[in-house]
Amino acid sequence: MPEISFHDFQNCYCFNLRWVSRVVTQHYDHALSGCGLRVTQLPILARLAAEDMTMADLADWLAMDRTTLLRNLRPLERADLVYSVPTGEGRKLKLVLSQEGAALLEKAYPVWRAAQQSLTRILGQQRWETLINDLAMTGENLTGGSN
Amino acid sequence: MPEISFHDFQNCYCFNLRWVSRVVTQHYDHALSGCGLRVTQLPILARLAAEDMTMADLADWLAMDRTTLLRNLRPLERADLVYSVPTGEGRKLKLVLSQEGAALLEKAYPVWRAAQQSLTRILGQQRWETLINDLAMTGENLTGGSN
DNA sequence: CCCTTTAATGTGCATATGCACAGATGTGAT
DNA sequence: ATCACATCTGTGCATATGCACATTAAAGGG
Repeated sequence: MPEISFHDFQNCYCFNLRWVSRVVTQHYDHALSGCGLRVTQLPILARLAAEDMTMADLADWLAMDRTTLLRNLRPLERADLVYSVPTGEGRKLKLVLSQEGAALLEKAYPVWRAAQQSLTRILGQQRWETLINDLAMTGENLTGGSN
Repeated sequence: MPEISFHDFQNCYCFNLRWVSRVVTQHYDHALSGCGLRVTQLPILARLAAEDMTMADLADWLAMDRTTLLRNLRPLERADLVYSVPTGEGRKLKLVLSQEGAALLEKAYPVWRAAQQSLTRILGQQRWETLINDLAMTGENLTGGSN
């Protein structure tokens, strides 16, 4: 008899991932609060620090809906951390990290690093690497291996 | 020279967790779309199926801000899946799963289980258990071990 | 040259998330 | 009795997330 139990749902991978995401996000956000940045904004700035990208490519890399990224960029544009310029081909825009964005990224780096290290202390480097690897494999499998 | 590199940030535990959370959430949500439920709503219903709870206790269990839970309950109350009753002590309310809520939970169960199993196929039971354990240890450490 | 198609940007709606703060209600000290 | 305090509920604001849909501009076909 497949009696439906609360405990079955408690093993939900998605629930557990979201649960720890909330906790970890707050950990980083509290650390970063002095920088005026959120941990959700860091990967965008950091990725653009490496190279200019179109919104579609950046959204793909983030495994995020294109329209979600569009709105997430608004606070960054308002703060003059990121701006967009036409590429010349079609309506395609290129996202560029501004000087202020690069400066803020540098300022946030040691703060982020401290938050990261306090997590490393909990599980250890090795277990984190395994964990991130397994998560990446799961994500790549679900997105068709395009990431 | 602590040259700040994009690759450093790519190892951010928070980013990786949020990244895979997005992907996995979409996986479950697409599966559940026929039920009119989101995977974020499942743990609330499932927890209330086990016992009536106050909002504060439920928020604590979810490691979620109390006011976030308050708003997340609104769609569930509107759909008559959950209702709240006074407990008699102070203004404290008790959240109760309705008949409809319990029925919907049963309907969602096999769908959820299929989504869960397709993830299990990717990493295997063993690696998922290790992963969830490590995530739980991280979360408990950050929340002061109260969960 | 116009019309369809296609690809890119952008909007409206609904939910998810947390912080600062306001409102209401009981408890306890004096 | 009253006032301070603690506790619980609720609101306002800002960002995060995705779907359905609208808009705009370039490319081709006739």
